[in-house]
Amino acid sequence: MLAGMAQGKQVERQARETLRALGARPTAQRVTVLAELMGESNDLTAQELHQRLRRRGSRLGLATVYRTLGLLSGEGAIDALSHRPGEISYRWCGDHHHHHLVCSSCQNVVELGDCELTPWLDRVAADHGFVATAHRLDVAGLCADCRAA
Amino acid sequence: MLAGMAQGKQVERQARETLRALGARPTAQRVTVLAELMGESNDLTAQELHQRLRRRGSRLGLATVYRTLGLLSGEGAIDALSHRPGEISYRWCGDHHHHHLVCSSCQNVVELGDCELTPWLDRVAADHGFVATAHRLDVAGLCADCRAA
DNA sequence: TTTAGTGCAAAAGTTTTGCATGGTC
DNA sequence: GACCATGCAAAACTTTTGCACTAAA
Repeated sequence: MLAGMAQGKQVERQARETLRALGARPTAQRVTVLAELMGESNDLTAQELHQRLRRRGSRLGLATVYRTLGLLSGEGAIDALSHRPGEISYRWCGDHHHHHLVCSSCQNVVELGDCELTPWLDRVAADHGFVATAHRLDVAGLCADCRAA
Repeated sequence: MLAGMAQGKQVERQARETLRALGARPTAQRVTVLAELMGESNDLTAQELHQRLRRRGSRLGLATVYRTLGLLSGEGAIDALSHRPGEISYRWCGDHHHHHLVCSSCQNVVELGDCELTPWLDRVAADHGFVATAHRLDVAGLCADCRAA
């Protein structure tokens, strides 16, 4: 409990620093949104973030959540995922390149380590006259818990 | 021109057969939608398909396009892509497993051949207690034409 | 003729935008 | 004080649904 609160403060500090590094004002609302993403292992939509923070007593508006997420993903500070049809979800990610393993049943996300795709990709892209600049690999599966149930 | 028309007829026949194979009635609207996707190398949204077919004189309704695309993708006859944020686009694909290489500039799509990812994936998923059931790899890049410009 | 599919319009949902107000530098 | 960010409400979009009507089996 105490550890959780201390961790929350530290995450807020990290969020503030990240915002400042982007040249954006670290307002209370922005810090709240980014800190929430930093403390969440799954990806969240703007709607989910808004509801969650509102329930927790925050007075922030939905438009602000959208604007903040747009700002952060535009600067590359968070990833915009689109594995949910018709909506956009966001996830905080460190600086390293990685991929996600999503459970089809419980939607939990596991982050995979650095990938070994790049050499293969570069070769295949070149075969088609392309230069590969980015890639996204999403793997769906069933986690151990859901397979048991 | 003549070749194009003959090809169009053939695609319509193929669309009709595909629909029948799914146990769905091959109505004029469904055939039109599926044939359009079969003749298009890029992916299209429901809105784009609707506009395009309307301009061509078809009287089909937007809801029908959505229902047809839902049917086809639900049965696995077409792929639902989500590389455009906030909207769903669809693409006809053969039966084989493959991946897409999308040009960031002109949005053209190249289809990559069978992939060599599966062994790597199975191992990595198992490391996290998962069984990998499906994966999607989308590669963004720049095609030769756009790089020149 | 029985069933499935369509069109239209309304509804539901997500995201964006305009503008007056409030907080930061 | 100047400027940026916020909240609210309205607007713009995409997608879904209800229902009377039409076409296919």
